[in-house]
Amino acid sequence: MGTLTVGEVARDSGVSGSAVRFYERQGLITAARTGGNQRRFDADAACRIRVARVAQRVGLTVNEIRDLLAALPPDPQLADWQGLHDRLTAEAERRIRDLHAALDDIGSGRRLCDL
Amino acid sequence: MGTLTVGEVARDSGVSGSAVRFYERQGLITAARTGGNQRRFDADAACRIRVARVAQRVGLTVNEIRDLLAALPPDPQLADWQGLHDRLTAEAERRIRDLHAALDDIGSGRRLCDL
DNA sequence: CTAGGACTTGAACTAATGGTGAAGTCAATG
DNA sequence: CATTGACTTCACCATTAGTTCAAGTCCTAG
Repeated sequence: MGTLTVGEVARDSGVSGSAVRFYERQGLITAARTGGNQRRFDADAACRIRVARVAQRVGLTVNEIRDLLAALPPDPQLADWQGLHDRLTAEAERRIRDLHAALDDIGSGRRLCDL
Repeated sequence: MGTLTVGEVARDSGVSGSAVRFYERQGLITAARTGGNQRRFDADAACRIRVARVAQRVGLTVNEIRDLLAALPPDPQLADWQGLHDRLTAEAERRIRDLHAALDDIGSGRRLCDL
């Protein structure tokens, strides 16, 4: 139904109010509006934001996180969160593989430079 | 002594001429000047740029790469390049550890969110 | 010696990233 | 009904890594 204000979601998720509004603009979270045009969020908003913060640590941009969270239906079930978890894990592992590939290039037979 | 022009270094390193000038401005490479004020680079310039590109893949910013390359003396020996290699490797591994830590947080007992 | 391609500078511009701040409006309480 | 804190929008900020432009200079091959 949407009962939480920007400030409450900010507190619950640990980000600033301006960040909450930013995330809504970017489509990471959605809000209903009061008669006076104020945002009202569902309980899962803070939750989505916490996921978004983890995703940022993994290296995803806000745009990529929007796409990731788009897979999450309204009123998500455990399996939905699990799916997100799996995607994030896969992404982190992909990035780890990329770094290993860079390491391989660095350490491969040919030197960084042949002086 | 410095015999290579911007264009030659660009060709040898695989970046654009404007990027070569940018890297010099940022202190990743240094250049001598002709009487007519044109840049002349040593043979290791392209080499440093190739190192810089690998460092970018590892996730270093140009500023960080400047600091990294600052450790490289003029006319570097094999051991100097080896030192760079080690530092880059350490940095990549640090980033891999950070990703693993994020993975641990994702997968740890507490769910992404407790719905 | 001259033509023209490669070079010079500095500033403006691009494009993405992740927000913040100012000025003004709303809403709940005493 | 007035205060005060939370809310609104939109413009703006700072960083990152360059690119582009104009107007002019250099240098090398013929």
